[in-house]
Amino acid sequence: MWAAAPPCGTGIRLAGGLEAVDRRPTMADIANRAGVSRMAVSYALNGRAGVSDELRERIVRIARELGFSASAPARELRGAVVQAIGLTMRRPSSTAFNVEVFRRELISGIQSELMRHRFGLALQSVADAEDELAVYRRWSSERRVAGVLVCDLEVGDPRPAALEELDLPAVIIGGPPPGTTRLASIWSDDGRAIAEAVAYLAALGHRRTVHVGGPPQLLHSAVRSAAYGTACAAAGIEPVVVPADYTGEMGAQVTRRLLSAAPPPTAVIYDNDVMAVAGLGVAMEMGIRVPDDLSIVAGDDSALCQVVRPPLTVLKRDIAGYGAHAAGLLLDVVDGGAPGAVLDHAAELVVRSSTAPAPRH
Amino acid sequence: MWAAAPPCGTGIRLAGGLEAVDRRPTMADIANRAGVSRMAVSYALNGRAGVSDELRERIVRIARELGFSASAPARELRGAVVQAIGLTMRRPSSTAFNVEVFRRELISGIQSELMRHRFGLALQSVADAEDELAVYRRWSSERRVAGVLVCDLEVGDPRPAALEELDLPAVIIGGPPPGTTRLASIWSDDGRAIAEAVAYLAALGHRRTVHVGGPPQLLHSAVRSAAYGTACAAAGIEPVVVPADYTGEMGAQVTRRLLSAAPPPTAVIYDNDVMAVAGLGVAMEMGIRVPDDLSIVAGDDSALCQVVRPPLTVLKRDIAGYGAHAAGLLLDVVDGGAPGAVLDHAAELVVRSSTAPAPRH
DNA sequence: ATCGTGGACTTAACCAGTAAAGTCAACGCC
DNA sequence: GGCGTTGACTTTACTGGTTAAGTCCACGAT
Repeated sequence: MWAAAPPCGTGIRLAGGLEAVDRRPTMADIANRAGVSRMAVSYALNGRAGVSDELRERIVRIARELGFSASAPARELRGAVVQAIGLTMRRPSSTAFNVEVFRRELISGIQSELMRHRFGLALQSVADAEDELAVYRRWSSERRVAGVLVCDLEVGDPRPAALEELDLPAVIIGGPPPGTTRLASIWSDDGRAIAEAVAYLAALGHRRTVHVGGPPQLLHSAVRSAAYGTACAAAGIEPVVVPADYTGEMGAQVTRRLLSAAPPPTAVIYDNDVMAVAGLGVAMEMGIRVPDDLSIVAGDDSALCQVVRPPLTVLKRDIAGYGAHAAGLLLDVVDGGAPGAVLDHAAELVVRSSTAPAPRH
Repeated sequence: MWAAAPPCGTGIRLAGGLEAVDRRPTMADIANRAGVSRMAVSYALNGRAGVSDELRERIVRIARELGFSASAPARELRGAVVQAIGLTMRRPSSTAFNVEVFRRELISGIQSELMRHRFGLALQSVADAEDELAVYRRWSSERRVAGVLVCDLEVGDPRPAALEELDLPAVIIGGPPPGTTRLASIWSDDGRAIAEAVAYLAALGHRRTVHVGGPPQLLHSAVRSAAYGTACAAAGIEPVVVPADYTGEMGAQVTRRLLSAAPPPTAVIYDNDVMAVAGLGVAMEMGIRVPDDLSIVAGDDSALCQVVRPPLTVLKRDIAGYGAHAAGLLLDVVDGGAPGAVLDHAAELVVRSSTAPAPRH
């Protein structure tokens, strides 16, 4: 019946005890060895009914001996969900969005959640929105990922609509877009954190504050700038918002301009860490003491903020946790859930040494 | 002959003109529409002989209309190389290796090269070496990636041998391991860059220099520390090597200790940017002027080094280019090439404002 | 004694491609 | 007029795993 079927792994046996086979072992190889059909192997390895305990045990043993694990392409071809999710990254060259710390932390958190579910992460860098949509289309039609995470939504962003049309599971990181969408999303109440920072500065006596934001077309940046305005109104102080682009160069340039004004601000809230550190450098260069003459708050925490002198007061949040939460949500969506818009923890103010009472002149 | 075969895409037509189909279009769908066999479609779309120009054109048009692209799982099942390569990342928690800038830049470069070849990048975070080997084994037996890039080789690293045994194409970033290996690798002559820095400091009159390195078990770190020793010998000055771990905390701690010694060093070469910035912070905190009392050289360049005051003198290299080069090499290996050990550009000294002639006492 | 019934398997079919071999007409050639 | 040779396709078979539909035997109940 199993006439002279050559067993898999006639290759050389290596010192390690593993086999160097010409091709990776398949279920058919295991079936040959065990003298049963391929289906018996499938049932046995997937823990399903239809094989005796004795046979199951034997098959599992052989599979282990052969170092077998099922071919992902074969499984996926048969319709199983691809055990990977996708994430695109805009090229840092264009507008160097939050890549510095936020993205890296986020990816780290995403990874940790995916690892728990044995999912992989497919990263793809893209040049622009059009390119990104093309990647989503390709991922969808080639069945390369089970779903995608989307970051840095902009005003009028075409991505949510495109993803709905592609019927590709997705989670939008940073909250639902203003229009109607069925896509799941996750967001944190950045407004509350900003309000906390403004209230703290106001309590320290600061009346001339500035918010150095990100590109205004970025939704999350716009939300924070707006929250800054609201918080200032509540504190009875005049809001000043200066858009920037999250780079150190622009952070330095903007700060130089601000500190040359008469009167200069007594406190600046930067929307990320890199701009804040650059701003600190400019203040030192201009002989302006931090925190005596100028208070600085950074919108993200990182090693960077603790390493500079003085260490920066920051709006800290668990970015990795945020990423893990987002990835978990996407896995729910892939499994057929429809979680809607989920709120993650808000950032909180961590006071270090770059903030102090406003100077008295 | 094609009796009443229902054409694919009987679904709803959306406004955009794209079709919302219950399942993604396949070659069989195209074949049905064109009234030909599946193979004719395969030949036509792959640009192979066996179909008339007229039919080919028609098939290509239908494929475009349907938004077809070939299923990756099916292609891969048939033996095509998986259009993705793998890269593992050790968890930042353990020993926070070069993750800060180096890794991010490297990934960016890898991406740009992969994008050109329509390859994806599978990222997987791992806890330790054992975990990492398990991931390689899984990637190999499940056929998830065509090859892998390996970073941060350590003394006695088990990875090269394991990868050879798995017969998984790989490129080792950071040079060939000391033992014999057939694996391809890429490296840059870090020794020359370090020598340049030491020669420069010696020319400025520094006699008491220190090299704050990475963990000594890391091969690339050990290579640079050794090169520092050699260069000092050549310049006739005493080498002092202090191992650290690339984190800001340790950079600060080590620097505090060094600057408290009598006599303190007049120049410190840090093996990465984060430690250098931390060291600068400590110097300021201790009232030691940079560069007047202390010269600082950072072993990597980043926005960070230009943003602090004074901007740091660095050993700059094109990390993204290095990553792109490595990825290109891996694609060669996947295609059957055997490139051996390839040398990339060496780093070069970029002098900014953190280095000056040694103080005269 | 016969009819379920369920356990332990096997066989056939399928997913979406591709390699290889087969078919069939038109054409050129001696 | 038969024969080899293309060109343009079609058929068949195969990749590796899974679903669905048998097959066969033993055991229990009617």
